[in-house]
Amino acid sequence: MSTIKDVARIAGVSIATVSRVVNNGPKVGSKTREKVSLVMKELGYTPNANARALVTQKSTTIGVVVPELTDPFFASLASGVDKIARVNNMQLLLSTAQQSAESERAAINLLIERRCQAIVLHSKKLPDAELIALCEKMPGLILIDRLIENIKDKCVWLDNEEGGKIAARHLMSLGHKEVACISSKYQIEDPTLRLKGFSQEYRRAGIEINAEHIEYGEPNQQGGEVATQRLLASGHKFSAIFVYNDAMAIGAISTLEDNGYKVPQAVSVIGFDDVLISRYSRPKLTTLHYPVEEMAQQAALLSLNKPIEHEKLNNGGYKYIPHIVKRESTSEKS
Amino acid sequence: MSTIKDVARIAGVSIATVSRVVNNGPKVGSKTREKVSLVMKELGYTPNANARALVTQKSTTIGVVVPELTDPFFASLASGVDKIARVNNMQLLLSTAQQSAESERAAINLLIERRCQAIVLHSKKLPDAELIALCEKMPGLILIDRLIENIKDKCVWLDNEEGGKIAARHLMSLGHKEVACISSKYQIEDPTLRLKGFSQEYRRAGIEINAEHIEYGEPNQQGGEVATQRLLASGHKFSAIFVYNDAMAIGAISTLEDNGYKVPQAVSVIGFDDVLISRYSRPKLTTLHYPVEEMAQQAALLSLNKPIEHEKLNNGGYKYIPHIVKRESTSEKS
DNA sequence: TTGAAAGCGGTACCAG
DNA sequence: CTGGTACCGCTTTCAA
Repeated sequence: MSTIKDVARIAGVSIATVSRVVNNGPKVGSKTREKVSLVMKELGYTPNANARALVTQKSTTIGVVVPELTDPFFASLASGVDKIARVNNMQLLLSTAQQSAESERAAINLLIERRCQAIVLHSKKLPDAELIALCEKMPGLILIDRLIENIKDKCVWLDNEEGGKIAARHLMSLGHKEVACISSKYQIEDPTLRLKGFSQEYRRAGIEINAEHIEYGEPNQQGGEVATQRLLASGHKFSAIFVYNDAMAIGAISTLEDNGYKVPQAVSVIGFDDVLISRYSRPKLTTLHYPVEEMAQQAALLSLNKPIEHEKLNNGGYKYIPHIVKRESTSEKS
Repeated sequence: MSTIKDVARIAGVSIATVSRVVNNGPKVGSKTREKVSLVMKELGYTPNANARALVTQKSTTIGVVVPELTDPFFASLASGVDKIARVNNMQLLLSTAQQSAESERAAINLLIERRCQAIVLHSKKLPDAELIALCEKMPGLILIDRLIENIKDKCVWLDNEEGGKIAARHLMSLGHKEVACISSKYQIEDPTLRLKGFSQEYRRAGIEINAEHIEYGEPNQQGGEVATQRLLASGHKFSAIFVYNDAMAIGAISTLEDNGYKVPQAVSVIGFDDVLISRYSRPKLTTLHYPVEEMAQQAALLSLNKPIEHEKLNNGGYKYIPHIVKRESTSEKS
């Protein structure tokens, strides 16, 4: 791999001049420029980005930490960051973190070693305090999908509680008074908040959602199937189910239909996230759209210190509200 | 961000010593080591990977070029490479390329600038000759999902033709003699080969698949729907459809059922790729499993020059054969 | 318009 | 066991 020196030597100029040509420097004679360009072509010269980063003290990569690429949710997240990266002539440096604090720490560290200025971090395991300290140290660090009050303006997050409320309003508007819920057995923030918003809204209408109306399971299709079986077995009546996420919702539909309950005629089902599969399922899933890609873009922009103008902070943080996508799995209570 | 010099100064040692401590160098006094370690902690020192890469002339990143992260197929591909990267203490540097030769070229170039030794490249647009030249220049470049005879041993690819044959055999074994096909309107290699293998196998059984049995469309769900409508309108009889990919297959099923054809009772449908949605659809899709992630891992290993031992070259290239996943969308002809 | 030279943050060889 | 030092490839003054 030829270096700037090779080019300089062969072109009979100094490396300073070559550097100017490479960077479209201002003062270079047109003849010199041509000669140097020619030599660069002939040698197949490609500037060394590492050396550049070292001397300029700035990296042209933007780092992303996610748990898993195969999960379409995180793929969208990474993709959103990538789009912003491209536009700004940067590249994605990806660090996958297992679901542990230690692993998340390691992933971030790799990014710091590479001197990434901009980092979009999806962390569910690291404690608030550590994240706060990190943000202080790295001004280009942005948290996505998590809200920490002390560093609100570094956070891009979804209002899960409001999502639950929206789901509740939708079902109520369709006349559903007897509802059941399926949630994730992992009591992290998201499922709790979604459920909380949902219950609150029903309570406002005088309908109480008790523990017996809620079943928990693994947050995947199978978990949805199992939870639905238990719901069915419990003997409680319901004409609609609010499900934690789309995968579980699809599992729920599957079990309902296998047991002779038509969706949405007999039971309406509403999911959450609006991942790809919700459009492919039959019936197509009514769900709450989680604008991950948009949020990831905003996060990337923030990390580059170029937030979208019209996306003003509301209340100090970058809050996003899910919107409902009405498809085929919910309908008026018959 | 503190540097090795800061650490050296504060610890009262030379930078050489600090370097040794950082790299667990062999000859360092335990007291010195402790003192240096302490200072590193206090300063929050993180070695600069760019500087390291510069002097050692080796990068700890492995580059990947894919068109799109949101496509689950490419997400799996990237994920496979990532897994190998992790195991080898490396990171993923992602370069997304639009569907054009120019864009692919640019993506590769960014990776070369970063001096990635190992690169896994998914390229459909660059001409063979250019890729061959590139491989010569970069020993760590591996092509995935593409076969070029001259550089067979740099290629990790799927035998699409064989996949078509396997699909044909499956349908024949179920007694389907009147079949239709849905293919991609983009006549790149893959769809052509899949169709070729499929037709060949049927021809061996004395059944000819003519142009009138084939409809083309965009390689997505909607494309599948449209193609199926045309198939239905054409008036040709068929009890099974071989579809280019899963997304189209799901579209096909949707249209079939909307028109009163039960799947698989009235019409069997077989897809290709075995992406996530095929497990979530109803009925669950019978399809050909495309082991992308496994292939990506092999490609990554190859680029690191550590191919899996038992995965010997067969016939000079790393060929993979899809296997059939029998789920619910195909059944015996009634 | 061009060149010389001082680093950027490390590594590794050579002395001591 | 530790320190001095010559680079790695490039950018960026400062002079010429």
